[in-house]
Amino acid sequence: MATNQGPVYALCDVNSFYVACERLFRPDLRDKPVVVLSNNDGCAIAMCSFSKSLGIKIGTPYFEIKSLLKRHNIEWFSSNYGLYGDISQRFNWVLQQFTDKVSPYSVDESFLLFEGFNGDLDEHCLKLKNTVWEWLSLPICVGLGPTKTLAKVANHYAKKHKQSTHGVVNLCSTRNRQWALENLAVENIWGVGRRLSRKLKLQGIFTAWDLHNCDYKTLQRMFSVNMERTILELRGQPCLSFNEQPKPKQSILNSRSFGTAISSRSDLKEALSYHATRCCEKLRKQSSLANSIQFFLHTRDGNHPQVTLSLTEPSDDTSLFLQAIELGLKRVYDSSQTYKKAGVMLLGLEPSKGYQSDIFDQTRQRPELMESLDSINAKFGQDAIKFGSLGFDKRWAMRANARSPHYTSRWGDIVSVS
DNA sequence: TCTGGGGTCCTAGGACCC
DNA sequence: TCTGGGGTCCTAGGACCC
Repeated sequence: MATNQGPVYALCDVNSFYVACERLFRPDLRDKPVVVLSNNDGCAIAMCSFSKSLGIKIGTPYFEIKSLLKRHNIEWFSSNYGLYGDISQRFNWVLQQFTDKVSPYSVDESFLLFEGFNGDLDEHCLKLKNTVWEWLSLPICVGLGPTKTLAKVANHYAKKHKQSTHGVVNLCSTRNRQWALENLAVENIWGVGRRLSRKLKLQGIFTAWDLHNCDYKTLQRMFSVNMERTILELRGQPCLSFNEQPKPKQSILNSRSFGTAISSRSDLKEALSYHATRCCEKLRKQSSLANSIQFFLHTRDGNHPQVTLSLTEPSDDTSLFLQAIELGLKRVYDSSQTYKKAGVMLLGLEPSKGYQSDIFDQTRQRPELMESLDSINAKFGQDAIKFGSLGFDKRWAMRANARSPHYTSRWGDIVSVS
């Protein structure tokens, strides 16, 4: 039995998370191949191992795999982010039963922190893994290490050798670490993407072990402080902090490609108003105000006109942002263009608590109105009440031809057992 | 013909000031 | 008419992540 010195990070991630979510309420799919498509049913973003073995990768366009899906009788789904978000919360709740230090990193993975853990940590994590399976039917892998980057490396091996490792790999002892790093290509290190790995290879750095042995000061000058941190983390020296409380977002974005390209100004206004409405909801949910709004359009011929407008004072009132859009659209709208995509971003965020508004301008702050709007929509569904500029047509709405039911968030979609 | 969306952080370069 | 350099702030763009 090993007593661990120093803090240990564990990375728990769900294998093919979206596929696992789709299978959750469809036990008949447990052993059937499944693929999940991106927004607009544009490309594959999650797939089971069988589909992977056929050569379907993340980002493969739907039209390229359409016949393959049919031929192999693969079930495919449009993405259902409402469902995935909900299952993600349940996943984190289970993790919290095993340590009080849980830091969600993305929808399908979370870091855990163990400090002064007494006992067999590997055994503890194996139990965690089995519990997530028993309670939620989610298959997960766990990687342990003295830094987040090494926990990521460990997780990589846990996933790669699920059978022999039982899905749990620990790189806390230096014994296995050299082997693990020697056999990990530099592009598979967390924080080293395609561009950086190409540059590193030009320097003769091919594996994680090569990078581990580099002079970090030299690499810091050649690349950036991030590279320096990665090297130190690979050596077991923590540089990345553990954030228990997710920080409020510094910017909020909502954007979509259109299901079909549009060119009318009223359609564009509707789409932008829709995105601004969603942004403002997120803004109020994290109790922030924004002082400016930016929106962008993508035209069919590859231009990206964009406008940024500032408010006279920070606000979370949807109507002010809708007015700004109306104003900005006048500037950039070109009736001869065809548009493929639109998006809205809120910038200059600050906490709404404690904000002192201009005493001469209080008519523009209507928190009660926004609160009522949010609570009515929470009860009766998105856009039960909305501003007129959102319109009714949604000619621009995205494609989602095979979305699964909202099993966990819509009364009408709850599974019934007969 | 048809290829997603939402974030973060870092750096370089320009504007401005003293 | 000639002439310096350092600091700060902002923005755009690049790179990364899932």
